[in-house]
Amino acid sequence: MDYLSILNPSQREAVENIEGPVMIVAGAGSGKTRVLTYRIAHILEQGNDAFRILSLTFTNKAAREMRERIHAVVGNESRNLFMGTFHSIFARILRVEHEKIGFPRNFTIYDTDDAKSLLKSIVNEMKLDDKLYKPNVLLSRISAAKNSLVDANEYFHNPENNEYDASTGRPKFSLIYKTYQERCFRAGAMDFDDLLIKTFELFRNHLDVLHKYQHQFKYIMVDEFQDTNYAQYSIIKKLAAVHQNIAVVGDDAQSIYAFRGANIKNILGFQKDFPDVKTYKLEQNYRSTQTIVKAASSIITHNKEQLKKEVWTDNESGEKIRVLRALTDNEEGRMVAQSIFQEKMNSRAMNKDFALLYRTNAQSRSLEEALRKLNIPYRIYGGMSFYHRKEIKDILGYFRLTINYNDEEALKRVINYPVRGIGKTTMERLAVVANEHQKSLWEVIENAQYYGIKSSGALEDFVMMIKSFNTMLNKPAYDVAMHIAKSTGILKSLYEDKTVEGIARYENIEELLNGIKEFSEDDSVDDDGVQKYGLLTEFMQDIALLTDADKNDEADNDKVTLMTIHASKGLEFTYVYIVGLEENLFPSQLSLNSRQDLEEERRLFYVAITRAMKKLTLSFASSRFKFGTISSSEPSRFLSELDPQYLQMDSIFTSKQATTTSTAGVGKTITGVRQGTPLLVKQTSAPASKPAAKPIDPNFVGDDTSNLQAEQIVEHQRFGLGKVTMVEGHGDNKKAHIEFETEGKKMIVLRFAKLKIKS
DNA sequence: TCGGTTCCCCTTTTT
DNA sequence: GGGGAACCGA
Repeated sequence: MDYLSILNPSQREAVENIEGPVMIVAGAGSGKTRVLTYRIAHILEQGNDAFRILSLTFTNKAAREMRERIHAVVGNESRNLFMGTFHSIFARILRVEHEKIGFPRNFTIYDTDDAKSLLKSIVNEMKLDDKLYKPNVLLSRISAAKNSLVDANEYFHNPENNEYDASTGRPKFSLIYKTYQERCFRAGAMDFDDLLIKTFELFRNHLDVLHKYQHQFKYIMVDEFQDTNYAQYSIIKKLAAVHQNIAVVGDDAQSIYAFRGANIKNILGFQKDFPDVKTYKLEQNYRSTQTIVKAASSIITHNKEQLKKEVWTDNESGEKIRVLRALTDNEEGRMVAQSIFQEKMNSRAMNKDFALLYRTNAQSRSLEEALRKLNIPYRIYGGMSFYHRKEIKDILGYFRLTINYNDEEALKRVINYPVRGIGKTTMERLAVVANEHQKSLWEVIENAQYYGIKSSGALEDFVMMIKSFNTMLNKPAYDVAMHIAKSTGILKSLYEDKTVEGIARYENIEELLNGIKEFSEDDSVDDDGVQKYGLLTEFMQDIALLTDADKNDEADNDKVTLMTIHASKGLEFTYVYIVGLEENLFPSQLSLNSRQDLEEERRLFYVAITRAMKKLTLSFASSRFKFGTISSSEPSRFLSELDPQYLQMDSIFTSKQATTTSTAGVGKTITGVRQGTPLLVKQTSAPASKPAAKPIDPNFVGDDTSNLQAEQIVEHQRFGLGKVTMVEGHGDNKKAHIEFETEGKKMIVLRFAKLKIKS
């Protein structure tokens, strides 16, 4: 097959050597995904079945992308691959083998909020000081223990751990850890880390199960190996022990998850555990200009801990890296937005060629505002995830409880929402009884009389209601979801809330229900290759491990990307802006205490730089809003660590000068864009000096939309002007697909939406 | 028990 | 500048 001919010699070797342990050290932009793709294709080519290949990635996005690329090469056989994130693949195995570990098949996956809320309950019930025992602190220590495969019992009986906790003023920590695990077990729930540690225990304690998977997975591949933690590594080591056909791909220079337990030592460990490992280095960068590649190298040499590697490129030298200086974060946003606008004019670039990368999610606000003012469409990844919004979590809480009665966090969330007179005191009483008898809250409520709780009609009604939902679970997901949304009164109460937030919440619920509808109707095969029947149970399992970044993309994808640098790993963009290059922000204040942490920040900067293909722009502001007040900031040390020969400093101009400079061969540079830039500013947008109040008109009246047709122009009070692309459905279910100028494509249910017809 | 108000803490980064 | 918890009055 001719794919071998398009690979360079080291890529080709990495693809062809499929037997035995292999380590591929892949520099940024060196064609790593391509190698993995063709390697899998090559294994299939040799007559191996797809279901014997296990390929692990870190994000769902990476898994999906890889599956698509393999599909393009080998066709439908790609569906049978075991390909997904560590968490999703292990969750799947745990559901299959649930009996072995005593969990229900439909166990709940607790997200971080659930875990913290549970910890909070435990601290309260133990009457401990919640200033000392903060959920965040507790959870990260539990997580650290789990990622090192130290379970609650082992932790509890280890005097060193207890001594340490006593010395930090938290002598009860090990008891909390133990209680937390017991409560999760009673609730039939696992947190993210449990998915790893339980899988490890499953394999350790049930050799028959281990053997089954060891033999099934003849070939194993691990992407982003530098980000694996000890638990993950230990599991794949077990799985690979029989066939030894394991290939790990990674780049120590891009290790940015040490805070989550990732350990560069795994790379060294791998060489020790698999002594006859063959190592291949991919050092030629195909992505970026020479300037970008060399600038990135100049940064990473400031790190002491690194493996030897020489990344180089044949590409053109390209433009210098531009550095923008702004007075405030808002001005930084304006400069960046203006620069994108300019670049689009000059280079005929598309919106989707641009990415704005930042250290923390909180930085997106000023950028968003600036982009909106220039009518540049954008898409934010991460941040406040759709599935973390209150109204969504509320209704998902009902779904969860319906599927798993013992899901304590779900129960606590919904038992008094909407209000049904089951208040705090009742719940506290129930919790005491539940703890006394080691039962879940649900079991206590269900058998209230037995536990000597004077029966209250409200509790009985609640139990009856949830049970009735449960009997529906074999019906299509959408039917169940809609029934729950209606009969709990959630839909109605949100519908009646006509505040701006209320409308938004209602629309979010609508969006969720639409998503479920799509899911119900699509009974095909899922991302990780599982046959689906469109049940609510399956839907919930699907979304438990999803993040905002994985949400279905709208049809219109020509948008500027805004995301954290962490989220950008593995991606590439023609034009990249790295904003907020200030001390205490990037590098983060919390990283300044140790060299290890600082080096991780530097690798993060390295990752950010190497996302850029053609042109890189850096920016910083001298003052920035933090916690609601202005604080001043210094330029990041990372700026001075870059070799200056690759930089073009526009920063000598202060914003007041509002100057346009032009250097030979370099596109126009705009600094100090003044507010109210006339270009394409919509008349509806507020003047820059005023905080952008949401332009909602309480007197907004909708027109009769019963005859709405495609191609008509309409106005929505929140989304603004848009063009109808399609109308579907009948009566109450009639929906319009509308392409909004600023908000992109939306599906609007006409019964609810107020639309003015403009043409 | 509930709804409204004040007050406090917050910020890394993700599955 | 915002979300969530604690507090308070009905």
